[in-house]
Amino acid sequence: MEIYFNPSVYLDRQLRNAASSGGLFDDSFEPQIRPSDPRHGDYQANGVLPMARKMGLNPRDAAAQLIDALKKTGAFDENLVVLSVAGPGFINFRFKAAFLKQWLAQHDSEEQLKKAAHGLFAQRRFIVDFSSPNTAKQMHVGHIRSTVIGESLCRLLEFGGASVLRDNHIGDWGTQFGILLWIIKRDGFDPLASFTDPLAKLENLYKKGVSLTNDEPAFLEEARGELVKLQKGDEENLTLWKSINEVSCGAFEDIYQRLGIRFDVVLGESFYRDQVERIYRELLETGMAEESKGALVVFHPDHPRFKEQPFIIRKTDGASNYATTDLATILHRVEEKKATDILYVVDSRQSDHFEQLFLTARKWLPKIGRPVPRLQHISFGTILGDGGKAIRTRDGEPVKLKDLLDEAVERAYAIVSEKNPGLGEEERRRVAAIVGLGAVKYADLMQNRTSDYHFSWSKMLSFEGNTAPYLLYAVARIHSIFRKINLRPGEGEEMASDFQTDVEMALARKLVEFSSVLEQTLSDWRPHFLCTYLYELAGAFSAFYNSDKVIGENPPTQSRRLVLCDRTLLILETGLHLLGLDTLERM
RNA sequence: GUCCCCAUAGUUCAAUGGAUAGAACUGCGGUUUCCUAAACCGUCAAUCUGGGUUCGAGUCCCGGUGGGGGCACCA
Repeated sequence: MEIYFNPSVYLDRQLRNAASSGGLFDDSFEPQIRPSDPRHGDYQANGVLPMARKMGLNPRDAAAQLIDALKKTGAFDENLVVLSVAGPGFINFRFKAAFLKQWLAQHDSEEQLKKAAHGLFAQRRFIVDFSSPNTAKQMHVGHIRSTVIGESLCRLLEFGGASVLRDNHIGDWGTQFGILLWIIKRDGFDPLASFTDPLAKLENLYKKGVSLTNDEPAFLEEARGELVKLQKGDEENLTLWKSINEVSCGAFEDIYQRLGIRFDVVLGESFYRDQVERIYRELLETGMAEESKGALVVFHPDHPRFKEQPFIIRKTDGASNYATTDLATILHRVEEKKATDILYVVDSRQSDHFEQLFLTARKWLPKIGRPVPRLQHISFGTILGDGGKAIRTRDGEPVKLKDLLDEAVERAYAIVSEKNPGLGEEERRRVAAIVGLGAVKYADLMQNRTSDYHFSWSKMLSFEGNTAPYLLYAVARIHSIFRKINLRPGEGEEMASDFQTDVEMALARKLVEFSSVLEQTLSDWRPHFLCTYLYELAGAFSAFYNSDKVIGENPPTQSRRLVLCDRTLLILETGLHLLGLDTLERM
């Protein structure tokens, strides 16, 4: 029998085959293969129950017959897998030690795993739209989730064989530039002059501008004038605007570099500003857009809510808005980038906007003879601080992302210094950066993205529970084992016997589960499935490490335990890298 | 007003319609001449409420209560 990367694919195929060749069920049979609670087996088939019900058969009898049919096909080697009927009519599949050993032999490197996973998204070209800060403002906590989740999804997609384009759709063309240009000119500020933190200075200047224009209508008029001049292509304002964006992107880049993120494309809203006329024209020509209350809008008569709630693509004052640029962006991604899939990693509060955007695009693109990509809003909840309210500083300002990352690293440094004073200063700094930044990323990813979550320094930096430090520690311990016996991971496996102890078996089973988890994570774009799994894997390893000695056992035993150490290391590191975390050899 | 999301142990979170609802923290009780105790093991403890669908519901449907968010020109 063949050993598949994802055994459920094989099980599904064999069950369908046996059901039809045995004349038991027709083509409507869905095996419903699921990973099992380890108490029952490795996988289970749930599909016999509804099928038996439908055909008026006793479910347990039907399951037993299906198992007989399966055995007749010769698809299952009894030395590798045990089949049984259980409960009301489930079929359980339990892998024996020889199966686990063989699976682990076949999947012994990151390249192997990636190759095995490659079919998930082969031939698809994804554009992932994430992070998307506004220029002239510093990045703040509100950007963490999009940035961290977006990067992880990109890595997961690439692992699954997709072609991925990371696109940072920055907000570089908003109405904020009126006030900003006005106050800059008034105060004689040069964004490109050297300051320690020019973006922070710009932001303060903007706040001053807002406050002044709020108090004095004449100032507001002047600011509006600056915006109009910018939009009409005024030389001086354009130059200033460009330098503001340059400074902003430089500051963003610092943060992305710390987080290990690199974008393929940074095209802000300004890039699409000369394409809005085409959008107006085409939506009018195709009969989708209409004038309403002075604005150009799209209604969706077929939709209960959006038949009356307009999608505004041109404001009363004639200006475009983000609906317009988002439509232009889709067009560009389809025409120029040949996207088959576009993911928007954006706050759930914008779900109405995306629903309207997608509805509009799905009608409009076919009318102009363009393919319609799969469009998905990968939404996420809010990060909550004390009192269950969105996290803020004491003065009610959003927490700066830079400050947050600095604090994470500082806190990690203090902990590392305390726990492992033997490490040199330089190494402690390096460890602190990986642990601190990893903790912030992991705390975000381990939550179901659609729910809000409570931000807690002590929890994310704890070594207890589902945290980055716990996982990184497990990785470091495994490296330590190999250092101790002067072998590199992957070496010393030649003498391996079959797994025997309960903890060995449990760990080996957990390792094989990786393939199912990867698929589950990608099926709904939810990295927390992978996090939960990695945490369970690290737990299974710790239990094994605690009860079964690796070094110094007889050669076949040490050898097979080294296999478990190496594959645990491999999957923990692969998994953490897919989440966007760096790993350590010692900490 | 209307629409969307949420409600699971004292707390923070899990659970693609499937078997006895899993963890972590907290509490209580253990484990170290031994590969990093930054660890491991045990134990107490939960599906907001009322109906319905289903062989099977934390999960799906309808009503209620409580919380968060969106809803005409900011993104």
